[in-house]
Amino acid sequence: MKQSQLFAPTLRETPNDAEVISHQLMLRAGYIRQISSGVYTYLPLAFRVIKKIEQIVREELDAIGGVEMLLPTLVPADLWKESGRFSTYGPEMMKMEDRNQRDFILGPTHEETFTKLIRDEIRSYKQLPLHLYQIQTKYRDEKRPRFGLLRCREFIMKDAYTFHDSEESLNEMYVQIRNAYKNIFERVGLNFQVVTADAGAMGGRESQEFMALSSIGEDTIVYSTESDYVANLEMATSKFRKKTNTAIKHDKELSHTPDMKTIEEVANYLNVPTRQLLKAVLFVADEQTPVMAIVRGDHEVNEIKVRMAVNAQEIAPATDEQIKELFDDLPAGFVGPVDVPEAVAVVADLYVQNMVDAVCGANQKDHHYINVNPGKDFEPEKYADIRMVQEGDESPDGEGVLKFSKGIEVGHIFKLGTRYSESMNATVLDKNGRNIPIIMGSYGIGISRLLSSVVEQNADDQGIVWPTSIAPFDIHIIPIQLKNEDQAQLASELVELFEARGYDVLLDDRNERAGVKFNDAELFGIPLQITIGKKASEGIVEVTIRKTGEMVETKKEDILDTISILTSRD
RNA sequence: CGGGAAGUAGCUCAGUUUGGCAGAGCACCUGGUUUGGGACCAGGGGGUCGCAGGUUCAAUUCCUGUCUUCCCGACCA
Repeated sequence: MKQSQLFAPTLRETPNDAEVISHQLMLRAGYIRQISSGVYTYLPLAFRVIKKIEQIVREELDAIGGVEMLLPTLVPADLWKESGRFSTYGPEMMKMEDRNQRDFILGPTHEETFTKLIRDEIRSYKQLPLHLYQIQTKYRDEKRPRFGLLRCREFIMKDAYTFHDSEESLNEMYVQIRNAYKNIFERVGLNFQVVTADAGAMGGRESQEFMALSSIGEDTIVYSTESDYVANLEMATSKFRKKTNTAIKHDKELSHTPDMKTIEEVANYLNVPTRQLLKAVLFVADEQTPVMAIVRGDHEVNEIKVRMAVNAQEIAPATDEQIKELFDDLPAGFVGPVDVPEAVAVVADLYVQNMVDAVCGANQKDHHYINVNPGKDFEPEKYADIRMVQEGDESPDGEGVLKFSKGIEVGHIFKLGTRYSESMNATVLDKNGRNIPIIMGSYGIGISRLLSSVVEQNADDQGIVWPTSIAPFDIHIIPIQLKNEDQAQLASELVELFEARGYDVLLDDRNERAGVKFNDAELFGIPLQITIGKKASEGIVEVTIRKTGEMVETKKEDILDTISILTSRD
């Protein structure tokens, strides 16, 4: 392809709207342009990379029996009302009306649409299992789009759905897909981790996320220094060691703590460490049951774990009004587990068991209790792991300690179970002729997010540095002086030679100065540059490796060998 | 949704304090000279100063409202 025909407007300066490297470079190198907040045009270079990523995805999924198809982006809202997600998914949905005032949404994901299709078309367990996937533009009206392609309102996603008549079948497929995902992310050259994740939000059971390691990631990955334990922060646990408390427990006393609402204020006022306090946080589970979560003062409550501990579908922090209602106008800050109202379920973290003579809110304005002891002064309905792990905690397998790093979620796989098939009545007849709900899985890869994650991990001061597997072109041919006949001749010879061998070749046929061409080439990030200069008359060119900057001179007769040696080394 | 910042040429940004002809560099067009790391000379084109209203003889500049974009947080996955 001739560069004069490629639409790749490069920018000398960094546009002021771009903060992170991948965003800056994709703008500067002429890969993308913004059209609105969180909405981008993919220019030819980006589109070529996307097609290469998609090709890898297709190869890996087809290899395990996945079948590609395409669903509409436009989805009638009624389907989402059936599953119940129309109300729970909330303002993230792009909503619209047609001319007859019928409600539609632009699909943020397609569990409903697939479930309806399968419900209507599949009758017998004999037609299962099925693994269907699509690569499609999705819409989520993010509150805050950010970081270029990393968090967009319109983005490209590969979503797959599987349908089964048994858990075994689902489990088998889940493992196959997980392996396919690993292959995909390895092939595109991503540095990633597979972590245990929360499946609850999608209404399922087991779930794992594929995280691109990156300092700009919005998710926290927890890993062990010694073992291979890795988890999403939401799901991470640590080793809890219960102490046998021999310390003398004192009787609880009421203490006056005027206006002391926060953990720090109370700890300072009473001159005790924060770890001596009981932190009480109120939630409402499934919009009805109040839940008091108790953790040690220096710990944080993990909302997801609370939700799992009380077996709720969803959970939300209690509002100030709800707290006042339950606790008789008590200002937040003085609630505690002693003598809680009947309606409130109390769940305490495991570490609370180890506490002696703790301090907690007295459920009276301006008062805390001191010398409170679990088991003596209060008894939670349940002890469970409901706290956020902290760096330095012992790994749950007892090997090493936990550390944190940041990651970008580029893939997510869920065992959905019957969450959608039950609410939408998708059943098949089993061997005994009885209706059973179809068991489902769903699996996603953020294609456009993957593109920017790879750039985030593969760039230097000069520009992008593509892994060879998804580079927009394999070889960038740069004649310094196209007017020079030797150079022009040699350039077109090489283009033909490489294209005949199946390489994607970009020829910089522009009448630009060498510096401009080199700078653009470095921005583009094509793995190999072939510079044709003065020695063209002798049939000698330079091959430069974008990644290392290494340059070798080679005769045109040897160029194929040189290139295959250089590429195989990668 | 809370906090912060910014909207002036395609891009980066001055000018606004103290109201008085709309600016620079890069980019673009024409001609010429150049040609191995973002050339040079000469000439030229390009603006609803985000939008609306107000104050004023006069508003890019002051006031009010509003829209958009970015950042931090919350939220979401």
